[in-house]
Amino acid sequence: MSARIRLRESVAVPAPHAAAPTWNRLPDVFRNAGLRLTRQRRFLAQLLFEDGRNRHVTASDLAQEAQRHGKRISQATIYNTLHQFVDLGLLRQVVIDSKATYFDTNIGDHHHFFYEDSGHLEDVNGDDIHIRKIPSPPEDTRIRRVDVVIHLKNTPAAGDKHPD
Amino acid sequence: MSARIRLRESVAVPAPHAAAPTWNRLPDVFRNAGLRLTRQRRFLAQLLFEDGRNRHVTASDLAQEAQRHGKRISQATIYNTLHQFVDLGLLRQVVIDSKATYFDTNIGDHHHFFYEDSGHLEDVNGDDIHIRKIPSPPEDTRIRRVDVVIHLKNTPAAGDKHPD
DNA sequence: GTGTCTGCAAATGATTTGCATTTCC
DNA sequence: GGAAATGCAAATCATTTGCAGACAC
Repeated sequence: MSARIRLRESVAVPAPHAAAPTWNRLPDVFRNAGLRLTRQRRFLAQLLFEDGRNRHVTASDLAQEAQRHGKRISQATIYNTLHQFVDLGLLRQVVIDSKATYFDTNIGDHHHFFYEDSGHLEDVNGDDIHIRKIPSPPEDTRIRRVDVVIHLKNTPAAGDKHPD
Repeated sequence: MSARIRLRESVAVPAPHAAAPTWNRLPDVFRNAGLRLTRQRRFLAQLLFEDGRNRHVTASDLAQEAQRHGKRISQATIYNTLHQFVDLGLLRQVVIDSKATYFDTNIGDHHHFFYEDSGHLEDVNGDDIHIRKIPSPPEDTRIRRVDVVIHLKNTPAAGDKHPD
């Protein structure tokens, strides 16, 4: 299974995960999971986590980025690796639009702004949204997580052509 | 390339507070949008809205349902029609999993429980969730809507039923 | 060495598109 | 009649899969 972020009644999950950057825990996480630290996995992890930046990447974004760095990694491996990272709790998968699945390096408590006009995704700090009064789930189930997506639309400002 | 989007001419998006059931307003909504009330559109609308029930259907669900009623409607028409209904504000599109896009006949204020184990989707009354302190969106944008999806996982109970 | 990975290329599956034909107003 | 809608089949596109060869341990 995996370590899970658990939302309480009011979203105030401390989770100062900054204490242990993903990049540093990587070898351990892999070892513990019994996964080999292959060249490809290490390289993709480097692209994703080394700088500690919060990123939203699609599989093809990542493939292109790898190529830009001179490495060619197959689609299959890209997908395998991304999903492994998700399973290991190193990435969070975000699906908003049936056209694109994003992988988010921010695994802390947060939500998203989704710009409908551009398809762009942006983090919203979890502390900036408070959810209260979450209905109790049916018995035999437990809350895995709560996703909040705030859909934004450009305001048709004075003399503005249709956005994209 | 030419126009990326075909026939999406939604003129007047109906008021958020639909006083009358969708099924009753249908002729007006279509007329106002300048859309023809074709056999297929009327039939699909009937399947979706006539009984006033809240439903979550996929495109293929709807196609199968149509067939069960003895009508064969092409995929293209199913998709065109569903998207028109969304554009007209008669349906709400819900994307949770990259595998399935649901069309929700409930256009009121509400959110969703998503049963990860079964892929089932269930409405949660909007009143049952309170979101406070929504961060203000960037200028030039406005909040279109806020989607909240509560992901549920079956609890591996001590050998019993597994909800589906 | 050997069981895991990777890469390739073909398979999948949902959705879209081009275009000829039919239908609605 | 003529624009708009439908149906079909082929085209996309992201993602997955099967499998032979390559690599980590």
